[in-house]
Amino acid sequence: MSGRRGRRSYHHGNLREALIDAALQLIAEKGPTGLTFADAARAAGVSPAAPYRHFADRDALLASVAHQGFEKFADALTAAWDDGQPNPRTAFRRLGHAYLEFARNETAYYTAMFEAQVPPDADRELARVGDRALAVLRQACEALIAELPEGKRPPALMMALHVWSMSHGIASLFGRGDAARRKLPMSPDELLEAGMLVYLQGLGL
Amino acid sequence: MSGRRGRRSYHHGNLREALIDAALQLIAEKGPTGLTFADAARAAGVSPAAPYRHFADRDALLASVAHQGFEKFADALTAAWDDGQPNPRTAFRRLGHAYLEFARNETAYYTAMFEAQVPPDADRELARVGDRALAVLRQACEALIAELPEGKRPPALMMALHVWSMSHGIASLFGRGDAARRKLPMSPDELLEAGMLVYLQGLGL
DNA sequence: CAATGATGTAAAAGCCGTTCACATGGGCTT
DNA sequence: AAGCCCATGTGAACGGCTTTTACATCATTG
Repeated sequence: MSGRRGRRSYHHGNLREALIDAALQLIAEKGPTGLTFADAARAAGVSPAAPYRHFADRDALLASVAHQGFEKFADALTAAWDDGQPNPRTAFRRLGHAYLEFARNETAYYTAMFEAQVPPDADRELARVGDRALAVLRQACEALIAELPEGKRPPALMMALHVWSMSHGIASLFGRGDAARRKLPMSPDELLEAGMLVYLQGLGL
Repeated sequence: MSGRRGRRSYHHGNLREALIDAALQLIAEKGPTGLTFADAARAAGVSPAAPYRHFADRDALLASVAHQGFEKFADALTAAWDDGQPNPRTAFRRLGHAYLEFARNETAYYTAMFEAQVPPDADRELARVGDRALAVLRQACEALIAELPEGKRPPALMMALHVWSMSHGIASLFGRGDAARRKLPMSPDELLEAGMLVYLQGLGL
């Protein structure tokens, strides 16, 4: 079990990814604070100094996890939106569920992305890949806004930020996989759906 | 400078509070992860082992900070709501601003409360004092709901959770004091106010 | 005034992050 | 095919942090 495939050689061959995987595992088990550079190295079967050949320091590893998380997140949202098929309303609802599902099932990624206080400049591409996720939300909002009469259209970015904020708020406060922070009379999914319904109603949709 | 008032005696006299204050300072400076038991002890002018007379471990200190934060938070929200004076709408808007203001100005408390992943059972009163804050939101929602015709009244708890989620989402994503995570075309306050306006509109208010 | 329990100290063990000099060997040049 | 070079991994070491344990100090109280 220690070192898959027996690590036949002095060089690992794929240490960078192995460390990120190990980090994910450890974050899932013990939270982002519990993530230890030494632990990750151990899980990958290398010495404690080896990770420094791939990451400047512990925070850089966390930033890489966050980076990868944002990519998967953007992919998941893009797939859920599916260009607004078969119609924007249905696709929008799918999008909301996908958001919470990601937060629930990919807790390690999600916490690395939003709650491990990774400085956005830790990875110089972090902000960009983060924007990709926001762009999906924004695109969805634009499609919905298009259904409104011209005089009553809100700014798409603002609407996207509202959607994101409520989604993140719910995910962050109630939507965690295992350690639910608070008992609720409804599921996070239901809460978000109801909230979005009211919000869209308020826009006139 | 080291040890205010010269620490005239072997015993500190007020170490517990001094440690919490030091923790706040350190969290504000270096984030909840940067908070170190040893640092807090140093700031209070005592040995690294002294804190253990007052807190089971480092996490217990963090939990106490969170606890105190929830109390101040609930107080701030209660004051802002001011029993709905002069009218629920005005008071509700004040409430929103107070929420973001707390997140902005009391960043150390806020992060300890919501982003330091303190397990809710770390302090056995934590959940209760957290509920006190929610209760204020709920009360405000009830006052607003009362303005609606009987057939169109949503559950107050659900509405409170929506309000909380959007507020927390905005505070968490954009509303930090110094290290703003993302550039916005509008202030967090404006974003929340606009979001709440749309939401209330959706409810029929 | 002396005992006692609460509070603080000193020292030590163990872990972690990080650095540095050194080892290894995969891949490119010739 | 031989040999060199550099990316990658190792081992040892330093300092800092957490936590425990035995001991020191002192405020209270009977």
